[in-house]
Amino acid sequence: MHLDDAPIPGRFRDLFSSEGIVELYPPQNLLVESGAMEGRNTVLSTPTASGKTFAAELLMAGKLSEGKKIVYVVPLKALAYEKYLDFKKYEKLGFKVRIEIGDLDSSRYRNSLDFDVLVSTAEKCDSILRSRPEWFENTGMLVLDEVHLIASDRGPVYEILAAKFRKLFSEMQILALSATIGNPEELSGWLDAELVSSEWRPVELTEKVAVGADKNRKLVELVRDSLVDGGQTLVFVSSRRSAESVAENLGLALGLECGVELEGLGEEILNALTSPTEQCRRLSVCARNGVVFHHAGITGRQRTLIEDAFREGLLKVIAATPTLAAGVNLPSRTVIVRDLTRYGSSGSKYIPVLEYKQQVGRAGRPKYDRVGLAYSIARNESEADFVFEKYVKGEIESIYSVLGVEPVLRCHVLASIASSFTRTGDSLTEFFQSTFFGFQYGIEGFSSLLEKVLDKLEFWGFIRTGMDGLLLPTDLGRRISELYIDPQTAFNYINLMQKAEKEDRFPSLGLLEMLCDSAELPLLYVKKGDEQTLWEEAFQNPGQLLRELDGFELDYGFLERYRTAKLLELWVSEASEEFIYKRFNIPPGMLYRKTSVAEWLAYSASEIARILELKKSAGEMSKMELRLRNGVREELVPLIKIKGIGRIRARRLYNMGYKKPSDLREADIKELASVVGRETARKIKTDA
DNA sequence: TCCTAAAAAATTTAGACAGCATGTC
DNA sequence: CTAAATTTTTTAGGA
Repeated sequence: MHLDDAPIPGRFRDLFSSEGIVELYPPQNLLVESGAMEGRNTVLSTPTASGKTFAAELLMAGKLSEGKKIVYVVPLKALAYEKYLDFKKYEKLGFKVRIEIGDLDSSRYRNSLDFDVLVSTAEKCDSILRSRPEWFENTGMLVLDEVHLIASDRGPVYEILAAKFRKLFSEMQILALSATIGNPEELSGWLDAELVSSEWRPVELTEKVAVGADKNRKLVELVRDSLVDGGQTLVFVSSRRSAESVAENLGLALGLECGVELEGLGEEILNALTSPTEQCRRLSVCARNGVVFHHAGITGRQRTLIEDAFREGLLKVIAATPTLAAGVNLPSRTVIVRDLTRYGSSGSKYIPVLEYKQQVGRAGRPKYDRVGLAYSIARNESEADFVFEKYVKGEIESIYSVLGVEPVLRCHVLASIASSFTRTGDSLTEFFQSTFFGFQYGIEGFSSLLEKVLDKLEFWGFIRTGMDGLLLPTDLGRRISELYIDPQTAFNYINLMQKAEKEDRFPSLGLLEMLCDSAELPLLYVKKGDEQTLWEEAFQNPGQLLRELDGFELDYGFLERYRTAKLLELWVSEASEEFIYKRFNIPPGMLYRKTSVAEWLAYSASEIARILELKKSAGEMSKMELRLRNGVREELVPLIKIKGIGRIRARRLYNMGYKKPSDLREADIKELASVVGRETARKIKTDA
């Protein structure tokens, strides 16, 4: 169908056509001709990069012109940002486009959220729904992007979101966008939706299985061939270490020319941190060779630099972990999937076909390539046959809900009661019946788990049973739900903070170890040889911890928490990224992730303490929050609060004798300027 | 006794959401 | 169908 014939309002047609769109893709045609246009719920199931977003936009146009709002939910912050920038074009037509994600929000007015199009992560959207459901009034359509993720650990929130929206706003149309999956009709059955599916791709894809006894030698061969005529290649591997070694080996083997631009890129990558780590140096060397690695351990800045340089054609090859397959849009003429297995909870296993298809789906750049090439590598002919059968011809997995387990349930049960969404056991049951889990499994055998969760929440003092048997939240329970932390985590924190308050002891390491006692913060691995040393260390310094080391505390979990706490302590003792990388083998990107989770948990702990009137704990935890955010010792906390002063400047000023804001106020501006520059010195003086 | 090579044991293993209030070097 | 890849430590055996 030509854009001019699309059943959408003219001004949208003009907008789309100004973006260069002429003809609709087949899946978009199918959607436009389906019941979706009449407002039916719809599941659109098509391969990666087949124009799902624009398909959604064709529906969004209709809703927007009726004066209805759109909520567009995505699984990743990076994706939210990508869509947000894309949707900004609607501002030309006078619509308000907003983004709501955890660490950035465009709606500074907390008493309202004024939008026509809202892009949000699922968790943030759920969070808003918990506290301010009325902000979603007059929403005409909910778009759930990448809905196949319902089968992942992040999946339950998607189900909950869909179920809540349907219950609260029955007139809201749901459009679920999914990759190709085995059981799309189950998804559409759950949502009372029409199913629109297509196998069409904008660029033809050729999938091959290469055979080579030595996988890495074969890889070099394949990559070398793939680069002729300005080709670019993505190589997917299963571990960060592999990504790094593949990038380094390919860099040497290919011997690409290093021009001025690559020099510059290498320089920028090297200087992404105040002082570079070993990893930064290696990545920088790789960049000069035109072949880099990409995984969660590199910094956000380095990630952006790499992605942009690849888009510009500057970098020829990226060796990446699955980050890149699920993340931002970064197509390449060739994709090589080197590893089809990955370590999981039960050893190394074959990755799902769904995941392989996502990686391979990155092959072929629309407008540039006539055909995308994808290779996987097998060691011998028989393995090649197997790989071809399983992955290339492969039947894609069906997806199943993972909502029905206690840790997931207790969070959502509390949320449901805390926001007065359900007030009785029956309505709670009814609600969970309406989730994808309820659709797939029914709720027999589920009610006993629900009972158990309710008992626990009541025992912990987060909910209570009122007159008439109504389920009511306590103030504490309501706040825990708003903070978006696991009730179990809150309970753990409460116990230890009460103990700390009673003993009037708040050692830093103990506070950090407490923060680690949560499912939210992934713990470090403790190697066998270190167990003994760690135990002894912990026992010899009982005063550094809040918890007693006796009885049931003697578990493996403690050592993991202890080691993770020590990592965090190093950070809040102003250790450099390089030092931490060497000592713990934690790269900067991972360190940042851990400290920001810890920061959020510290804030949550301080809020909980405040409600329970554990005044000192509240103060200590909020001090810890600041220290975690900035990576500073306690003595720098007063300075760090001042605008324009970070980790480095605070330390410098402190060492010069400026220990509190008043010192700065009285300071000689010339002397300040020698540390932080003239302009900043002036600002600091006024703000202090 | 020392050195080297082979064998055994140990180590490691993807990713990334949530609060709040404003600004890093 | 499925724990693999790599590094570190220990041991055996020869010089």
